[in-house]
Amino acid sequence: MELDERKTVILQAIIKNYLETGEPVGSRTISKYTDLNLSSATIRNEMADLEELGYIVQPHTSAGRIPSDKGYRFYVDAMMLKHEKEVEQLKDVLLEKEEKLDHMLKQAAKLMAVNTNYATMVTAPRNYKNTIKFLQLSRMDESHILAVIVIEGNIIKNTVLDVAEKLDDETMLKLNILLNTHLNGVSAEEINLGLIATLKQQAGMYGPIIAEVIDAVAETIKEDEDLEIYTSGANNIFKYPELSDNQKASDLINAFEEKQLLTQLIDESDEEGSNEIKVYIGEESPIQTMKDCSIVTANYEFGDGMRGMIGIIGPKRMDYDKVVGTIKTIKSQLDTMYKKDN
Amino acid sequence: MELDERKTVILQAIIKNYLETGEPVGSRTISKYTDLNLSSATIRNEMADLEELGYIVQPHTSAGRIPSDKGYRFYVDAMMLKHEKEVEQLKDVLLEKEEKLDHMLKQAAKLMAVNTNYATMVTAPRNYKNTIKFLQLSRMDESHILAVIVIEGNIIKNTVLDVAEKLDDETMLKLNILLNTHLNGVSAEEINLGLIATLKQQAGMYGPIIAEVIDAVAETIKEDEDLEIYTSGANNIFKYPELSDNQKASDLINAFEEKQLLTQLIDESDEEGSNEIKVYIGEESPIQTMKDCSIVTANYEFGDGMRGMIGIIGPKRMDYDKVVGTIKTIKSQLDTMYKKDN
DNA sequence: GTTAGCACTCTTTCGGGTTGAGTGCTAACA
DNA sequence: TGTTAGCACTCAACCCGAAAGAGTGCTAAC
Repeated sequence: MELDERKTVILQAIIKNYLETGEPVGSRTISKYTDLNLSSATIRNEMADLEELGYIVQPHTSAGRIPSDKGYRFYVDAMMLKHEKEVEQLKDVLLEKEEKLDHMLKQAAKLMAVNTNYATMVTAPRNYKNTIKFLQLSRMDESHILAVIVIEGNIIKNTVLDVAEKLDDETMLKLNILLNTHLNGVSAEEINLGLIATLKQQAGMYGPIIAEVIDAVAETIKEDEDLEIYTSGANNIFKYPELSDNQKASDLINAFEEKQLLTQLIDESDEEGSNEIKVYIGEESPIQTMKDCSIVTANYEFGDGMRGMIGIIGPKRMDYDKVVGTIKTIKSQLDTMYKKDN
Repeated sequence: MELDERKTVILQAIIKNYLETGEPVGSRTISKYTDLNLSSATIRNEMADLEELGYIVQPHTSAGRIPSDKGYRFYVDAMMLKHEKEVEQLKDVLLEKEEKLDHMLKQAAKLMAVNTNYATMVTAPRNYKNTIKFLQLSRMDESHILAVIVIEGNIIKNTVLDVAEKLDDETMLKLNILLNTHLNGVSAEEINLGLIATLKQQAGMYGPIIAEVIDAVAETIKEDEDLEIYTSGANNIFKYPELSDNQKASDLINAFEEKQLLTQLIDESDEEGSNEIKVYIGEESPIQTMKDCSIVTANYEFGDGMRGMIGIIGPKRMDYDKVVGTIKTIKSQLDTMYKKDN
């Protein structure tokens, strides 16, 4: 049996209707809903076929049909194709130049949540190219040195180092020159034992300080664990009865609060390194606790060598059309942000 | 009518039982629960009195009694008195020296949540004394200057400034000396128009840069808006049926996610500036959406001039005893942290 | 002052009847 | 051969009333 033209129309009508109402949809509804001018009986026959093909399921004998994961997948694929052709119209909301990156990302998450009525997430951009742009040691007081490390993309990291005795100006200058000479423009991979040994040797008695600085650099570069994730609209899940029973809601809220789980999405999206919008439907989700949800994600590029992720999480009967549109808009906002901002 | 010894015992028995079960408690239960050896009929008489006194209420005619806000208040006050005398035993969990403050605070929030099964929050310490400890401008590249501002308590803030043309070393040095000479040890209140004018005048053509630096300083000091709040265990509210109906849960989760609302608690706790543990019961809560909750908060002192807040939010039938104990433990951990850490 | 007893109230629970939506199947129709 | 009307059937949802059970207030007796 094949998915012919008419079946397609009916399937889409079923899904669309279900997305709006959240109720199983019956043959009579479709009979009136579409322009096919078919009686409910005919629709029923077609629906039996669609069920056999696996696109829809019946929650119980005398209920209407609801889309299966396969059905959603079909719908999403068809829709993506459509979107492909559209030219995205950028909105100006985000362009009110936000002073700070994290404010901006929070706002992006919130904007998406308000727009779509789903839960959303935005990760801060992480650098996947890691070159050191600038290093600076400054004497803060008698026994503390402030080390400032700037990575390509203006990620700035401060570390306070303890020192036994006060260092004089000349030494500070010497150390700064030493560090910048050897480390400027150097990537994480290039900092090897040889380079470290050279630095330490040249620093003489200040070798331990150099070692501490390098530790800080390493930490700055691989700051995987304290990756910032901004979320918004987690409470939207209460708008969808199928998600708001106690256990499910608790699990979801927990995922959103702990954020640890959400990193699985990032790993997944990084893996392919693709620039595409991804849609996970139900069981496809990489996160166990979100088997009843659908997740739409995309990566954004933030300047040279920086990449972040945005995602929307909602019920399977998600308004995919709108969600993908929203994701695209925000993505291109963030993509262009860096250029304009710099 | 007075609250005599026996009434007190009965009231406490009622509250204690209600805290455990979450169900209205009847006279017969109390009759068996306590050592008073009174029949249920007698208890009923006393309960009628307690109701008249306002300590307990009946949800409906033929139900048992539940504590009123006044009843909880009585219970809490009695308990605080008890705790007052106890010597707090510090736990070592937090003392595994955490590298970073925010990790530590997150862990503190989580620890409390796991311990108590309620929702918890911890704010990062904010400086209420604001003196500048150190200022540093560095040339990052041709057209950007990095300004690092360190506030008492080692709050560090970076800002990147745009400059039209490259500044030479001598100018940089001059600006740094100028800034540090005038601003070191200076508090926010002392940076007035006169001082700013002096600085600008001495900076000559670099006045605009000085202005930007001062803006950044101002922003660092009054960083009210991006106050970090760490929360944990928001999903615990699902453990208490009286909080987990859709509307309430949604509101609560929202408060925890937006965090904006939580700042009201901080304002409140700052107001008195006290060092006490505060308990808000039901309607006493400064947050509208938490009228069905109880909130326990405390401030902690983090080194000189820094203060943060910890709080636990749960149902009114909260295990106050445990919560206050937990808060005290964490509070003293954080209080002593700075000293040991420095 | 305490208690036993009883009538009363009110919520909760459970079963059963009803309703209504929706199906599958069959037979008739174009 | 595809479409449709009709009908019997299924099943969740809803309402209703009865019964159970928890708990109270009151009164009379101890």
